[in-house]
Amino acid sequence: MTKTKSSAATIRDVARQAGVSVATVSRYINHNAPVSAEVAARLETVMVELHYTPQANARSLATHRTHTLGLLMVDIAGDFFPPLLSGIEAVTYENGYDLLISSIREPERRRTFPLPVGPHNTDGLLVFADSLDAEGMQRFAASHFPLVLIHRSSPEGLIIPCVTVENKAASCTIVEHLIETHNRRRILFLQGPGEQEDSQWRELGYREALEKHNIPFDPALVAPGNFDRVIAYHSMQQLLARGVIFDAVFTGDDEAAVGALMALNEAGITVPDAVSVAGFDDQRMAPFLTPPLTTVRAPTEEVGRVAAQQLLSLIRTGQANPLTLLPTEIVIRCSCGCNS
Amino acid sequence: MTKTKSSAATIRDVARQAGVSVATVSRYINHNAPVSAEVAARLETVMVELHYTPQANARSLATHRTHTLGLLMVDIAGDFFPPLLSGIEAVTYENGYDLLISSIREPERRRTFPLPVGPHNTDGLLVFADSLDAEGMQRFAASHFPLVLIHRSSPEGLIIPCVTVENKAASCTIVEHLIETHNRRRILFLQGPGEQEDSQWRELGYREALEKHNIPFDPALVAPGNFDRVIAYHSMQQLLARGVIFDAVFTGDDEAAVGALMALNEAGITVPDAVSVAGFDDQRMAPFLTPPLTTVRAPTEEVGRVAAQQLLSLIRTGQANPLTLLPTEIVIRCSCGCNS
DNA sequence: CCGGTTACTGTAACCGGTTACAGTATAGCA
DNA sequence: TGCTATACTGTAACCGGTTACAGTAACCGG
Repeated sequence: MTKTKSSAATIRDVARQAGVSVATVSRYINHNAPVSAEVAARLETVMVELHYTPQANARSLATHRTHTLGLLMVDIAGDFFPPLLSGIEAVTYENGYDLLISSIREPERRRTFPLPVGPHNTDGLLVFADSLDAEGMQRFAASHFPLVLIHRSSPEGLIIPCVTVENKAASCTIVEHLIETHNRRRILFLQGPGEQEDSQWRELGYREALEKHNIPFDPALVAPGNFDRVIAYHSMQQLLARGVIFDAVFTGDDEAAVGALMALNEAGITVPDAVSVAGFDDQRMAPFLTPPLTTVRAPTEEVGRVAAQQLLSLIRTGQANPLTLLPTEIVIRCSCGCNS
Repeated sequence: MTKTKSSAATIRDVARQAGVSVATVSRYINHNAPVSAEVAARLETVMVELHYTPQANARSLATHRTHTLGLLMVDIAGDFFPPLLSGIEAVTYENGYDLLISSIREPERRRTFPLPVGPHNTDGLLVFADSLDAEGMQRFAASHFPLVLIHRSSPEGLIIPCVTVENKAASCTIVEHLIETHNRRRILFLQGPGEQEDSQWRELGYREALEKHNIPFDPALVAPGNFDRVIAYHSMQQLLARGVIFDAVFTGDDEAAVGALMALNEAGITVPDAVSVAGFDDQRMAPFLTPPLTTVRAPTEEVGRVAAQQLLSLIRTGQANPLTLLPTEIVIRCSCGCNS
């Protein structure tokens, strides 16, 4: 311990202490050139003694790589993100990268560049849903900055790798379940936010199921759910007040299902006897609702893992799959009328 | 657009294009020295034209500040983290900092330094619960690296600012509620992980409530819950199989409450008629359990906000409150016997 | 009119790593 | 023996910012 300065040891301190040049130290650290066994041993000792850790900034500056992935999201809270984040984080660290997260929460989504996360501090970006507009993507794409989109597709004219889940087929299947198994014909749809792609695909699945069974699409049976508990609740109340007749509800997501169940319950309408209910996402609360919710399970953690892997591949090789569509499965509980 | 090189513009490009020196550009960017109005205008134009963004690494290297906060956690998944993370992230960005997150998930918690996050890439660290052992903290503290602990207290001999919630008083209050309002006397306690401080405080609160009402503490009424659904479920099954008599259950957290409710339900024991149940945390699913769970609400997002604020204060001024204890409140639903 | 302050600007060193290039020593081979 | 390939090491330039220091011009008070 010859060092008493309060600041941390640098590579030059290590070099001096071990009696070698900084180049040798660097080579030993990065294992990119042979270093004699005795020098290696000496360096190892000195490094632990000095608690030496290479400074990330200096390294990035020299190599032009930050070894950091960025994640751009809309809102961290909510049931949806933990598994997504967990998957992303896992892959990120398995590959020795850091993860910088940033959420866009301003009311009017600011696109004021520079974003908190970008080429200036990361090697690539994971972009969730509509946390970045087409112009922003265009801008990144123009400078060939690696981008992978999660739960959305490339904007017009750009080819950016996307990772998402199969929304339409699963929606169709679950609605068909309501029709075929439970004989429902007037099925409400509480749609998600209009700009959300998941939402759009789920509506298409809903329509396809109706079509397959020759049930005419009735606009009166569609109302806003917005992936939001209270909005769905109010939509439901209004529909009931207007006396709209229906025998089932398919909600854009589980949050909306919660709101729908509350409204139905308050109105004294029994689920699933009078009305079947089905959601989408299989959030953690789904099995605990009354009745337990029939819904669609999406492999969200896997989406995170795959997205991070694709981004790393894009960074390292310049190659990534244009589209990864992960399978979903419907989980039948009681709210549709089964198991009761 | 004179620039055609694919790499991003540097400060020298901006300087050349605007006909000034790099020092002037830097000063304009950082507003730390006067720059003439006309030069300022010219720089503004050039900067947007070149899409110039100062590179974070180079800046950090020169200033010795990363403008990045690190977060060390145990496990990202679970209901608990989203609000915590949300609070941390909000404050971090309000202050122009970046957030680097890292979770320690290895079976045997590796303490192999360097951690993925530390002085080499951040200005300070938020440490959640036991994601870092005493030795690790000692090490950071020795080099005066800013640290703020979340949901745990300083290890012996160190003074590190802590932010957590009032566990004991709330536990005592909710157990007293079971005793006073619902006349319960044989109250099970499903304890959390032994090393978790929250868990320990909650047990102390439980014991204090018993003591206040002259109910002797009975070790037979304590079983492992581990903040885990299935462990609590099995503990409960065993207690029932052994024929232990009880009229209420206080679980270390809501996860354990879910397991307890499942076991009770399967055994045909009605809640809250035969047995009252109370949890802790007020997780998102709590109101949807059957019956809706009486529990304690902790201001988790606020914990995140305050912790980040304290860390920033520590970084900027060297000062922070040794201990911030945020208030909790009990939320009475039905599982205790109220509102039914 | 002069000395001193203020407003603004430029030059160049520096932060802590990486790496191109140059060099030495030894081994292998004819 | 000489010649080349290989193993290992060092010097110094470079990455893209910041900032100490120096310098010029305008302004201000007496």
